[in-house]
Amino acid sequence: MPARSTLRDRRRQQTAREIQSAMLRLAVRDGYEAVTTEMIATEAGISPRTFFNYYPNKEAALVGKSPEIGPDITESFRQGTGPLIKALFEALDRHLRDSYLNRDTVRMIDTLLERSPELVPQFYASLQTLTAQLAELIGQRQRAIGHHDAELLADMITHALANAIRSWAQSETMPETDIASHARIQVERIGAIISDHQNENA
Amino acid sequence: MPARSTLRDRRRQQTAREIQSAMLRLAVRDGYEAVTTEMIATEAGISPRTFFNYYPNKEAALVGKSPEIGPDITESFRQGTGPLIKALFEALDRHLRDSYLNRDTVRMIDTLLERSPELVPQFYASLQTLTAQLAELIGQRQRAIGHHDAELLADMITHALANAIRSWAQSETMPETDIASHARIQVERIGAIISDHQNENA
DNA sequence: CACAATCCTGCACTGTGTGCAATGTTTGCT
DNA sequence: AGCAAACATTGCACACAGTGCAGGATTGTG
Repeated sequence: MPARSTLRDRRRQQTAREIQSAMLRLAVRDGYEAVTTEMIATEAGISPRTFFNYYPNKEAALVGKSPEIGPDITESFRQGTGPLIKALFEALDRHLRDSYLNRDTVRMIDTLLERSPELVPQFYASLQTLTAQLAELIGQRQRAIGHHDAELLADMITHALANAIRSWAQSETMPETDIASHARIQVERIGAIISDHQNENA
Repeated sequence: MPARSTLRDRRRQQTAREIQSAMLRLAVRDGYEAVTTEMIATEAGISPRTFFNYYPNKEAALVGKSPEIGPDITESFRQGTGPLIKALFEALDRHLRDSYLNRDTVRMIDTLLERSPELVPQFYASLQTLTAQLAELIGQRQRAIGHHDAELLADMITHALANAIRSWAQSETMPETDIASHARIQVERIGAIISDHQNENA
């Protein structure tokens, strides 16, 4: 559902970003723990109650709203027939070009994750919807892959993608279009490490 | 530090298990959300305040205290020289034999995770110490593997291990000693899926 | 303009989690 | 056994997270 462009919807999105931005600014300045919902509300110019109309909890405001993979992309993925991994990362590449990322935002998130490592698992948890979507896609395309395997693979790919986005944000020169292939290369390195073992083991 | 067998330490462990057990019983009965710390305290026969002397939050009480990999195991892992994956799972196998698991406890956790999928990421987050330990081991043994890659691989292995433990708990017949190899097989399947792609891609 | 839908906000309330200080138990030591 | 230090349990007060409800303000529609 690509935001109907009514005034109301635009304002809603704007406020959502405003809140996230306020959250990030405060958390970078004072540390995540020290930020209260009241502070965020004040900084974003809304009432404390309204904060929870936009995000279910403090942590969700950090990550912001991450858009789902559009139906056009999922559709062409389902109908494709090449190698699975290749197709997956092509879909992710298209997805990333759609949902445009803000380097500064990612950088602030990155700073926070380095400063408060206990947030890292929480952060990955917030990517659960993407993981679930990927797992479903994998399962639909290759029935031979079991449910648990699809989830594990999807989870791994999501992590690799997050890593790639983080290094993109840190780099001045890396173009946005390289993110997916970065992630793919990492996944393939892991695959190689696992399979190396099998060779030596024979 | 393997629990000095003083009275104090034994009681502490006993109470910790008591609390976890109370938590699980209540959560299975009423649903995780509906359980309050006060209910847990009453059920476990302690004061509400004491609950937080044992677990930092409600969620931690679900999983209980999971022991770290002992220094004897990590030491012999570091000094080994065979294929990485094989050695990792051998270490995990030894670890599992040490820390003995309770089928009923795992089953209750499993029930909860099925009933409240939003707990799943939280649950994996609680395995973070194991993941971090594995990542460190991987990095120490094979310097060629980058930091991010080690973490990703460790994360994957932890998930696979959790999956294996869950299917062990569900099965009546599967012996505890098969858990590690189950996990290993899943990891190798994933590795094969990734590498399959590379072959076809050439 | 009028009416409906949606949004913002204040208020009251439940529950989580922490700091502190008092009181009780265990432990190691002599 | 007896004593002092270490540690455990608890109650109390408190700050903050998050929810339900009901009002008033804004915005979209005809």
